[in-house]
Amino acid sequence: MEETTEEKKSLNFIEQIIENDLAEGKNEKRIHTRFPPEPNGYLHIGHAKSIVLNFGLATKYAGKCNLRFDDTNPETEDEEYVNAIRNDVKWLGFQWDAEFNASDYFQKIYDYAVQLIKLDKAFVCELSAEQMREYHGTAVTPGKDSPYKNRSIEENLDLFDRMRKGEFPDGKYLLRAKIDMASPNMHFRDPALYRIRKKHHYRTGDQWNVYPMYDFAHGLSDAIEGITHSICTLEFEVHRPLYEWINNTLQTPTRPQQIEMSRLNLTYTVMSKRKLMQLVNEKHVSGWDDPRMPTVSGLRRRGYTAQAIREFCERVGISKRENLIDVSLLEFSIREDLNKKAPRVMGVLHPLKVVITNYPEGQVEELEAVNNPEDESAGKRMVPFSREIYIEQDDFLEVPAKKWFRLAPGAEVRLRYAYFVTCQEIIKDAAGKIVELRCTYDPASRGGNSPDGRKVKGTIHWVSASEGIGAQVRLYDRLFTHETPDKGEVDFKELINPNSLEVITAIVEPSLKLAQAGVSFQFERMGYFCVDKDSTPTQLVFNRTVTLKDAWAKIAEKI
RNA sequence: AGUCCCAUGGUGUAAUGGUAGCACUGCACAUUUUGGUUGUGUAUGUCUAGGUUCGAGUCCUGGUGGGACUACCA
Repeated sequence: MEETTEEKKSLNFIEQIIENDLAEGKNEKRIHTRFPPEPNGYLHIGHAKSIVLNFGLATKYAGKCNLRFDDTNPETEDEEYVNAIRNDVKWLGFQWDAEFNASDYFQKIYDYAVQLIKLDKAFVCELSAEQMREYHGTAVTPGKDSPYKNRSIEENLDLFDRMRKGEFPDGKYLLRAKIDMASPNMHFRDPALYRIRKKHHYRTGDQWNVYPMYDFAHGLSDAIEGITHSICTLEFEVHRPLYEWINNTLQTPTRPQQIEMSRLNLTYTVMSKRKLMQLVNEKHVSGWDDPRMPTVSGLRRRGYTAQAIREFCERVGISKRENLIDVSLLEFSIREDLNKKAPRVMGVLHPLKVVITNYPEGQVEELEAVNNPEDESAGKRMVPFSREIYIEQDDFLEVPAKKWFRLAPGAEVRLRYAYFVTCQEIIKDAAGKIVELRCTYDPASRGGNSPDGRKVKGTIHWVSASEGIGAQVRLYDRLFTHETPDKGEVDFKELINPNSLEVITAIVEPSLKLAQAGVSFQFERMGYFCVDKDSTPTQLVFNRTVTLKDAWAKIAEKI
């Protein structure tokens, strides 16, 4: 810590709290965090931020980080989600020190509830949900005590025991803390601690008829595990006094500190589990792992790397301010990573046939291409060239625009790693659509340079017509047309981008034939693409992860 | 409306009373067999009014703006 030579790196506010605690010798200088998802949905990029923070803090301060499933609500939770969550955390590159479930502590939490009753700090309430609302008061008006608040401790004990045994139907009784119905903090107005719920729990089965509420279970779980810093999002700020009240009143062995930070918001998407669930259930997307989803599994299928997601999470920072992160930062993170790692390859998305009239018919030659200019160790490969090739439709303009240096009538361009070609003739169909180009090539420019020193401004990609292979390519765009689809007055589903997915058939170079699912490539000049799990030995399927930055598109916009 | 939280370029995030910095984005130039990458430059900022201080983005007070809370969800 006393590096005098190194520049002091700035700390986020949570690191500052931790370093202060360490300096004061709090918690025997132990740092123990946890990532506590409820297993009722898939993890999204917002969870990734929390994961990177919690596990990162543990690593940075030589502490520990637990994975804890917050499974106190048997109605919504399921094993399917547990497995997906474990898988996502591991994929992101983290290993938890211990795995727990809130349900591991059901007996302990129950015992704490009994203790609370004995301390005369909790009572069994008989008010209906509707009556509860009435007694609860509002933000401006105080609530009033439940008529059942003064039951004897013995009666409360008996009732709570019978609640547990299943003697009463759901909703009949509720265990509540005795705090203060006039508190300006609504969460202090005799909050619910335990409710009757005769539901099968995916872990504890039918063992329990009562389940603890979040507020009661969370702080106790943290205390039981010896968590020192319990990080959550801003909306739990008003719960903190209750969190502390519970652990202090029950004199738990450790007193974890709850710290709140702002959640991550991303432009052009939604981040709440409820809304993501809706997109899945109503089939607006193909599933939780649809490549348009902001879920960890969706991003992974889209071609995002764990490294890029971690970098992104570091870059967005930690604070208590409401924020809206521009997706371009996410896109920057994946481009940065894939630029270093992804092998280059040529693929034509929207093919236009080109016949090189002075190239010998039937001849095929292999030309050397660099796999990754950013990484010499990636080596080289051979790509076949022949008389008939495909180029990108967008790389030809019959009437060239200003600053256009791709192919045009009479213009000369370089075919990447191949030859200089000059467009001699345009062939159109009856409707006037350009269907083919006739070009001539300069045999002396093999490899892409002319011995006479002649320069061309444009270099375009191509695929040999006879050797190229067809592939399905899924082009993804943002899922919503609005920056903040869930902040406006219209329903967020009305803002779904109807063109968020375009499926095309592209022609790619033959080296891709055996490409494995999950592997990423850069299609030169087009973007990063990864092989989708839907690929079969006879049908390649690619997902476009992200386009390359497109300087020409910007120039074209201005013309 | 009450209580609590927050306020720094277009977007995020630093500066712990002492030169407002970094990243993304935008723009410009250079380099380039990817209009990619890389490099260089540039534009834009402390919500407001007072106060404390030699000195305030930072501390204090008021205002304004935004957010959270009012579930037998988490």
